[in-house]
Amino acid sequence: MTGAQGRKRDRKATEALIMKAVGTVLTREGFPGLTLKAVAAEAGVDKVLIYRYYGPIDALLTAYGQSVEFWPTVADVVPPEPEAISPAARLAYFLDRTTEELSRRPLTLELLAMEVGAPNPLTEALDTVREAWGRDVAQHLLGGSDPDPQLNVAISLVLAGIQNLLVRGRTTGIYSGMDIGSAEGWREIRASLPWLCERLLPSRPDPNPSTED
Amino acid sequence: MTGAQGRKRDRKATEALIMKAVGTVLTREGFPGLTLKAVAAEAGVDKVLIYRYYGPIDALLTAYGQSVEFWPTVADVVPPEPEAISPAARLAYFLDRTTEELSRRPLTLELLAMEVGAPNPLTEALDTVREAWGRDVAQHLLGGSDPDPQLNVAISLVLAGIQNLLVRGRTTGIYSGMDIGSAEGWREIRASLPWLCERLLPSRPDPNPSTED
DNA sequence: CGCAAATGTCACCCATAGGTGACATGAGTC
DNA sequence: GACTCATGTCACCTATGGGTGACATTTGCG
Repeated sequence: MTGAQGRKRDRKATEALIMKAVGTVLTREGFPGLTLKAVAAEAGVDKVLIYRYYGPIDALLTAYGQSVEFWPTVADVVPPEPEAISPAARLAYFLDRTTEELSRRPLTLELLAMEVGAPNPLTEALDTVREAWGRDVAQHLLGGSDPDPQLNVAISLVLAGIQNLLVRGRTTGIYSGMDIGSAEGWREIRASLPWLCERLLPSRPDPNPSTED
Repeated sequence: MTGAQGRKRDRKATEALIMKAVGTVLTREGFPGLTLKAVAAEAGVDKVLIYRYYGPIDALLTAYGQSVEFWPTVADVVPPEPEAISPAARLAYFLDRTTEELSRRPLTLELLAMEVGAPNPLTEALDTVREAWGRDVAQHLLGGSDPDPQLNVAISLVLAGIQNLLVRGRTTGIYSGMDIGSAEGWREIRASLPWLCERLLPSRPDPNPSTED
């Protein structure tokens, strides 16, 4: 189980084992359990090698942060043909997809939790990626239209709320009476998104039918 | 600075020092810095006493959790005469007040951060309090009216978003292009709440005036 | 007063975490 | 085949954290 018994001496392969082990340990044990020892054991590698190849543990985290795709891509969460549907539907699609994509990334949720409780090089990487993603998504969603600052705040709050509840859902079952700990509960939450988006971006058919083709 | 030099032997006084020190350390160092040693030093008390009076550190946290008012009261965040204003204004008042009350409680924000990253007896207490508060507030805000589940989800998401951004604001400056790290930024966010609430609870005078009295 | 229990102090133990030096063993090179 | 350097292994160090035993001192009470 331990050591390089079966495999040749191969730094690249060893490094790959280490990177993979970081993710595995992080997912299984959470950040508190992410120790050199645990990573070494998981990778079947001596911890000296980890230190030798990556330096202090912060550097290891940085390296890992650059090696993995934590966050959904813009394409993952933006409707294929944004112009074909109403702004509200666009927004709902985006929120719904983001929710789903994040919920299937336990590692990312762990990172989001660390981000507020114990910032570290890993979470910094995530932070940067998320901000860039946010700007990018806004581009795709709003097109070039003048963004209403109040609307922007509202959307950001909802998005931050979804992330908060996803993160909480890892360890808690209930928030404000909502079931945030089960797939069932999240289906219900997601089902409410279109209603919410319609409120934020009402598609009144009469005054300015610019969004209709 | 250390020891019971100046003061009499008085368990009650010592316990008060310890409790206060927990809060001080937690506020200053965050949860990672909340160690027996740090608390003992801050309180000017030998750590043995802490152990003797409270038992293992988890018990200390539990005791502290029961000794402090983390969360705003319902009266803090509910308008004085709810019936006198529109549902949207009621909701806006609530969100605005909650935001302000939380933002002036660094300790509570620290707890909220720990809640997702490193759950412990302290955060459990907070969790319980918050849930009860949520139910209570809903009572006062909606009166006994039938709660629209979709509206409920929307409000919860916004509330969770506010909490998320407040917590992030401790250590981060920007989220989705919004300034969440300064009082100025939060003023802007709070200024957007009425608009948001009006969208969620439109007070249209014509179609279905069921929410009017 | 004289004594016992409560309170405070000190010195330690054990476990774990990050980090390092020295050594063994393999792989490639001339 | 001998030499060298990278790779892997082991034992160890230091610091810190929670936790404990034994001792000193003070308080309060019969």
